Amino acid sequence: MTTINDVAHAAGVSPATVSRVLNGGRVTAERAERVRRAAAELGFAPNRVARSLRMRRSSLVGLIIPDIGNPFFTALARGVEDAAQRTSFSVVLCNTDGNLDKERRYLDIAIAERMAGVIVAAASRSRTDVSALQSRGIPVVAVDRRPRGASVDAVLVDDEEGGAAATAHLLARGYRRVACITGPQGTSTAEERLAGYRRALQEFLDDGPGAPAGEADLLRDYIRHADFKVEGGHAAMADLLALPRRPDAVFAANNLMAVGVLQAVREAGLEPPEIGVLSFGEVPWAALVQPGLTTVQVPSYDLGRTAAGLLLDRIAGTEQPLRTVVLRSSLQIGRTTAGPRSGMARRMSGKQQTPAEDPR
Amino acid sequence: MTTINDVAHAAGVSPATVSRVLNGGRVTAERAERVRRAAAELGFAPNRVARSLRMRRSSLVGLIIPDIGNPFFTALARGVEDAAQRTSFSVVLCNTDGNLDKERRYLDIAIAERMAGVIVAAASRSRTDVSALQSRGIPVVAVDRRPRGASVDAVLVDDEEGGAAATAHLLARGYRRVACITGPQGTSTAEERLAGYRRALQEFLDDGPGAPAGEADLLRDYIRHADFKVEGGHAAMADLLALPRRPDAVFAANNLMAVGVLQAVREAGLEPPEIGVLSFGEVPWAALVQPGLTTVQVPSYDLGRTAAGLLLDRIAGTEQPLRTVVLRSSLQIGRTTAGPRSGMARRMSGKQQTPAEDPR
DNA sequence: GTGAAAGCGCTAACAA
DNA sequence: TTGTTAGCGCTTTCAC
Repeated sequence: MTTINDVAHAAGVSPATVSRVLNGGRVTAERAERVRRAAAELGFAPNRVARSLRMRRSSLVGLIIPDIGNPFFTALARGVEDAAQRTSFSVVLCNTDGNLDKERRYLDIAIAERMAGVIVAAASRSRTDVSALQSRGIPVVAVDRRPRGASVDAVLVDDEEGGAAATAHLLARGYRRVACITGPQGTSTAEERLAGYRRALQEFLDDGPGAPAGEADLLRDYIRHADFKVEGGHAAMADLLALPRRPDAVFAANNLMAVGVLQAVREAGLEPPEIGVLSFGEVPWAALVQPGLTTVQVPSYDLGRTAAGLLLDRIAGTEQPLRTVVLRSSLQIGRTTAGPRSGMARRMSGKQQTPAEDPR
Repeated sequence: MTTINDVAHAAGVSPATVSRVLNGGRVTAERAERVRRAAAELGFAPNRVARSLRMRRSSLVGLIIPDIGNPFFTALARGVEDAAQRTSFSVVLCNTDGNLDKERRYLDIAIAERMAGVIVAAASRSRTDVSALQSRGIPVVAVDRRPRGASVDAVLVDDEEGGAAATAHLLARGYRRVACITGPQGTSTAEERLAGYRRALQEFLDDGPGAPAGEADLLRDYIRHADFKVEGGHAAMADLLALPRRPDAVFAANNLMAVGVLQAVREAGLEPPEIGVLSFGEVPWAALVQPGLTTVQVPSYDLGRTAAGLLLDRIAGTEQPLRTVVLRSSLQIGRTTAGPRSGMARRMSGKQQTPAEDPR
């Protein structure tokens, strides 16, 4: 394996000069050229391991995500990738499957490999611990989910707002028994989307034209916690549909659960918008699955790009106060939330229950 | 940052002894215990970079795949992960988007980082070049796709067999104008699945009950090359459906293109099995998209697990001849290929054209 | 079984 | 601008 010394020897210069040529130090054009030629002839490939040891930091950046099968995270990963592409850092992608042990293992590796920084979508809000990285001076940026208490830069989505907008939309379209299937307790996204749902319901009850007595209590029965996966969404929806007074609309707090919901809805012989269905986050191949699915659009790619930007800033060492960037979601209205009576009957009698509304 | 020397000092032993404790050398129990306690107290985390430099090889294994958005490859990645999990090696996942430049960049990084080995699903059969790795002694295993001419271990699927079985199945079910949408020219999977398609058609024409004149030529017009993506499959299918004599069945040579095909079929107002649709590789959430999609099942997870196994063998240095492992696919028959006249009419008149058949 | 010492390949401080 | 030198933190002879 040829080293920088071999190249130096071949070019008749010192190793330091070769290093300078490689890393943009000041070297006279003539010598630089000689070095480059020698390097090319010898097929020299700099040893990044040695470089990392010397610099006490590698040129690897870790990206830790909970579900590589979720298109949301793959889009996010692409965003990180593309941002890193223009730098000398390389991204290594780590999938935890939402498993805290796997996550811990990857965080340990990040330390052991002296990675330059880590972007993490935490498996758990309270139990993901990045303090070991921080105490060793490895910059950490949280994406999508914010670990509780950790003082890290973060790039988040306006989950609560998005959840509220989604729920308000369903209510505005005339649905009255609106259910919410949210994610596991202890993830910030699940909690905040649910909080948005609750807030929108409350506001509706407060402002609205006097709801029937007991309605508020009833609504509480329409909340389910699932696992952010297709199967969980399916089970939760089947459960909801088995209720004596089943919901007439559902807000699925992530994309995969929305797929499960649609599945359950179809199995029950129902067809949106007879029952309202709304997803938080784009559903892959949604057009085929369910044309016109109403969706809270989440800027997953930008989430990744922005997180990478913050991380690279930190790695560069720019002294900065802690930053939290919140990216805005936007409601894309489709046909699956047209209203409970928006079928044939509605089309014949004209619009009756779609009040003007602000799609945020 | 605490080092092995700090630990040695605290435990009153030499750095060499600490290293032995960490890596399973022979040390008396008493001293080993002292070392371990000191390490824990100091929060010592071994520096893998230094270790890699000294060992002239890192404990990272690269996995290079062309499409992180394709569930086939994410399943494969999980297989690799799980196999590596039980060793001291960590997997770094690299997504090339089928782009040769990106792929080259990742291969360069694998060299520069002195990775212990690389598993690669090549972006191109002829233009992906892993010789630089090999000449530097980095073991390479090809998975799913075999780079042409490269002498590497490989784990493949019986693509040609699978393609033939798929096509034979369609013919056996009574479809006569069977189209094939395959992948980009220059990927082994696309070429071999197409070859299987051709072989099955030929065998049918040879053995079968004399096809109408010109049939063989006609069939040639039913082949399309697309990009292994949803959009490509959609466009190709739309194109086929616009033919004056359009196909009555289609074999999509990968899962994502099958999604696009189903989309185009639906847009054309058709409904399988009126038109036969068959996918090579599982379609994500297929149950929802199209219940009962006939599929050539590909053992993606096992592909990854097996590839990791071969790679780890090589890394261990076991002297071995070059190995190619071919995993078998299996046809899972669903409703989308029940036969061109298998709708209402058929159900009433009893089975007419489903000869006995071997689902491999 | 244990320690001293050398060295993996690079970068950076310093001196020239 | 250039070369000399030291050292990043570990593993591994080799001698004891």
